[in-house]
Amino acid sequence: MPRKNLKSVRTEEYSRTAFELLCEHGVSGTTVDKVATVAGVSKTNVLHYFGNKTKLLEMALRYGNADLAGEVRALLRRSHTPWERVYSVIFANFSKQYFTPKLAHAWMSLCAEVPHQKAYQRIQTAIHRRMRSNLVDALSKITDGETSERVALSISVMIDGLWMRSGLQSEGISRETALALIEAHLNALFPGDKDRLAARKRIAEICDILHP
Amino acid sequence: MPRKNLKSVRTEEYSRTAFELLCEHGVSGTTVDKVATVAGVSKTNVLHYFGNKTKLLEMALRYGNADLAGEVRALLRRSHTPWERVYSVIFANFSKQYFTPKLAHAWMSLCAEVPHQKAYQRIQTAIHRRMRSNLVDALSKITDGETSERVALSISVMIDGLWMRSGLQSEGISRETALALIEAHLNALFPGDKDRLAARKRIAEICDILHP
DNA sequence: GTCTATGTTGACAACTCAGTCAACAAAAAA
DNA sequence: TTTTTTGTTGACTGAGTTGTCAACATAGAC
Repeated sequence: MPRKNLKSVRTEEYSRTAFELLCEHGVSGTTVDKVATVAGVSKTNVLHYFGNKTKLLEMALRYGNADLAGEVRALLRRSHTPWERVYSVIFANFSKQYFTPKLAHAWMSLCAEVPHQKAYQRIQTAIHRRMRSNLVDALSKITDGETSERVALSISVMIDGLWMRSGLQSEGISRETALALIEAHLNALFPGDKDRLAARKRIAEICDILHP
Repeated sequence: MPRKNLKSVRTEEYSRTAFELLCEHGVSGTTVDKVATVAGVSKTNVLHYFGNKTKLLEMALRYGNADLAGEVRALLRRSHTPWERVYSVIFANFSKQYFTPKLAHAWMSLCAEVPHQKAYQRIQTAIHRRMRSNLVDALSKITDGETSERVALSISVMIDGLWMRSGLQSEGISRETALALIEAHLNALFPGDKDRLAARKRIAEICDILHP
C-alpha cells in the first residue's frame, strides 16, 4: 500500500491548526509560532513546509473553505430540480456545522485583508464566483437571464450580510432567522411557487438527515 | 471670541489623519508612528492626546462615522413621509461621497477587530442600532410591527452585504447597482406602492441637489 | 557498519511597534 | 524678570514576530 506522503500529511495538519487559530484570534492574532506550538512542533518546521506566513494562512483558508464547498456539493448531488439546487446553496451556507460565529470571524478577518493581499483576494473571488455560478445556473432554468443574475446577486449579498452579522453580534443572527430572511426575500420575488416550496422542504429534510 | 481649545483641535486633526490611513492600510497597517509622521508631529505627541492606539483608532472611526451620520440626518431633516425616511437611510448609505471602496475597507477592518476589541464593538453596535431604529420607526407607520422589524433587518443586512462587496472587489458594486438591488427587494415586498415610488423619486432628487 | 535522504530544531538576526520618561521650549501668569 | 502651565519631543525599553542557518536525528539503502 502506498504510504501517504509525509509532506502532504504535515501540510494538512498545520493548515487545520492554523485555521482553528484563525477562527479564534483573527489574522493578526495568529502567529506562526502559535500554530507551531499548538501543533506541537517547532516554528521552523512549520515555516519549512509553507515558506512564509502568508502561504500558511492561505492554505488554512483553503482548508476551511473546502468544508463549506463539500457541504454545497453534498446537497447539490442530491438535488434534482433547479429550485433544489438554489436551496442547496442557501442551506449549505447556513448549515448547522458551518454557520457559526467563529467561522464568521475567520471569514471577516480574511475579507479585511483582501484589499492588501492578492493571495487572499484570489480565495475570496473564487468563493464568490462559485456561489454565483451555482445560483445562476439553477435560476436560469427558472427565469430569464437578466433576472437570474439579479436574483443570484441579491441572494449572495444577503448571505454575505447575514454572515457578517453573525460574526459581529455576540448573540448574532440564528440559523433560523437567517433562513427566514432569505425565504421572505424569495417569497416576495416568487410568491406561491409550488416547485420552490416543495424544493425548500426537500432540501431542509436532507439537511436534517445529514446533520441530526 | 473664545479661542478653540488646542486639545480638541489636535484630537480632531489626528483622528482625521488616522482615519485616512485606516482607509488606505487597514487596522494592522495603521501605526501610531505613521499617523504622527503624516500629521507632521512626533509619535509621543499623538500618544499624549489619546493614551494608546486603541483610543486613537476608536476616535478615528467615530470621526469617519460622523460623516455618514450627518448624511442620514441631512436627508431625514427634509423627509416628510415614512417612506421618505426609509429612503433617506438607504440613499445616505449609498451616497456618492461615502459609498467608496476606501471607506468600505476601513469599515471591514473595523468589523474584523470587533470580536476582539470591546471599544470597536460599541461603535459597530451603535451604527447598527441607529440604522435599525431609523428604519423601524419609519416602517412601523406603514405596516405592522413584526413586518417592520423583518423588513428593517433585511434592508440593513443587504446594505451590509453591498458595502462588503464594494470593499472586496476592486471593480466593486456601483452605487447604481446597489440601489437597484435594494429597490428590487422593496418592489417585491411592496409592489406598485405609489407613496413609496413618489418618496423614492423625491429623496433621489434631494440627493442629486446635495451632491451635484 | 556506513552513507544518504528526509525531517526536525535551537539559536539567532533583523525588524516593527506600543508605550514610558525625563527633559526641552515657549507662552502665560505672577 | 521669574515662575508656572502647557505643549512637545528624542531616546529608550521591552515585547513580539518573521524568517534564516547550520547542525542534529533517524530511518532506510548500500
